[in-house]
Amino acid sequence: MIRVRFAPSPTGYLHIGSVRTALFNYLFARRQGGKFILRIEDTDRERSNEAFLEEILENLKWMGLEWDEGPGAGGDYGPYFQMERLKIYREHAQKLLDEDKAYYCYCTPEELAAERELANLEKRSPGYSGKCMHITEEQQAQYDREGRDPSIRFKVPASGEVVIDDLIRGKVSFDNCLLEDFIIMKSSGIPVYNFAAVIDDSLMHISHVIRGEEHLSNTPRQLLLYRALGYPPPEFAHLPIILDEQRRKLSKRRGGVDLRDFRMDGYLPEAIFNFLALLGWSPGEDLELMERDDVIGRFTLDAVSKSPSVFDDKKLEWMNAQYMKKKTPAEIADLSEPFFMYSGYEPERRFLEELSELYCERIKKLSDFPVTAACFFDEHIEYDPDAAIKYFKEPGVTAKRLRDLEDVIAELDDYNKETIEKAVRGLAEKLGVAAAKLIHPARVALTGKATSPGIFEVMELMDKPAVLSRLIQAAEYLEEKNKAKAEQ
RNA sequence: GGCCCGUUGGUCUAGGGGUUUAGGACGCCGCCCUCUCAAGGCGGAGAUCAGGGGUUCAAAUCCCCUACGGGCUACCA
Repeated sequence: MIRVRFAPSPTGYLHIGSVRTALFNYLFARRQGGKFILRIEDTDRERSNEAFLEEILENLKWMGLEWDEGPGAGGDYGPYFQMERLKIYREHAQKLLDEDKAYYCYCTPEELAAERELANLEKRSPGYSGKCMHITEEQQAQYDREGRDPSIRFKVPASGEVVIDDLIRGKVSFDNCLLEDFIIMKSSGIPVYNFAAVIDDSLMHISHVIRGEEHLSNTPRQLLLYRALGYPPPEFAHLPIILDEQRRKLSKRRGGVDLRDFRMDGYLPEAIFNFLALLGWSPGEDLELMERDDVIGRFTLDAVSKSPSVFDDKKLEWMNAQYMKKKTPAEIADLSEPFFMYSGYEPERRFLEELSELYCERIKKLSDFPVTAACFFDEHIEYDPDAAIKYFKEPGVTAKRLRDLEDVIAELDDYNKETIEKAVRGLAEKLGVAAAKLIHPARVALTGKATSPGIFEVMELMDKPAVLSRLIQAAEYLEEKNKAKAEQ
């Protein structure tokens, strides 16, 4: 039975790199007909908190990465919160202590830090000296009397090596002598990551540990622990990490790095799903746009690349636009409503749907929508400087044309895009100018911008009174400008 | 510092000894469409396959070295 897990710690928002790790675990489980397990590693008491937990669960669901076992899903191998498993870790630690595979360490963090610093200064490697390994009983009693809580360290075998046969990277070996006796239980009685993960993965019968490459160097420690505990180790697969455009580990870019940032930016989960699947994995057939089931059907670990990949926002945007185009106006309306609300607009449902129809092909992400369609909501139109330079450059003539346009439109009884177009083109002919001479200034007058959806559709949806008032507004603005120009 | 991992156009990648004048996608540029923009269609520029040594009749593909990038080296995960 294939069993994989995603094990986030609730110490922050769900990072996009974590989402990719979760995704690959999910894809592998679904492809292999296995189980996808969610385990919460909440042993960092200082940084963990409930709000982050909720946020992580909610975001995983939003991505459609439903877990088969874990918080809210039950399962036979719980509890799925590490803080509820302390007894288990303590028993395992005791076992190692009894078998002389671990020992108490009474060094304080301060002492250890000082030692490390000294080692650094003397350019020695900063490993633990092992001085508590042979502590005398009376010394121990003394420390106990002082009320010093010991941590527990694992006794790393002095010689030998650990070989990992990574599913993505192949054989990787580490020499034991490079490893220090690392702590497995903190003095607080809470296990450290390497220890807890090994025990949980064993007890939860995890068959494949698929995680970020940053854990590769931790794996020898864990393998030693499996050995000491007598548990068979799982298979390992270390995923390449995701870099930002500076080729650094994805960190505080301007758009953010947490899933919530992308979500608030208006990216669709299916686009992120597709994009992330292609980050470090390839179906091998020049396929780009892939439905969820298609990705699942083709996913294999050996097609995962070894080299880190740079997160390309532009490609994500493009992919998002592709998925947006597949949506119906009704769907876009549903999805974009919160974004309008956030911008302070309260469009009526019907109207929003019509607006979606007009804009769905030209917005890349939902947060663009209220911004580009602002002219439908704001009474006062701000003219984009570039647009004004381009189409308002002859204020006198342009004002006149807009007045003419206003007249023609005001006379329209049957008001729809066909009649509007006919009227506008008719006026152009009458004036002996290209229709564009009316259309462009009108666009700036109505939207404030040099670009918009088809102008006749815009006019139709904006409705007659608003169109007229905007034409007047622009005409007045231009007349004012013309006067100022004449006075110069 | 030590130990690990990686290196194909700006980016994601295909390709795993001869089929490659290195394929696709994003981005970029141009043309078409057109009331603008986007979308769409068509076309183009862009890679001495990190560098250097080998192995081989033949290397992007196998081996070694170097450089560069990244990760780990916590009583974080």
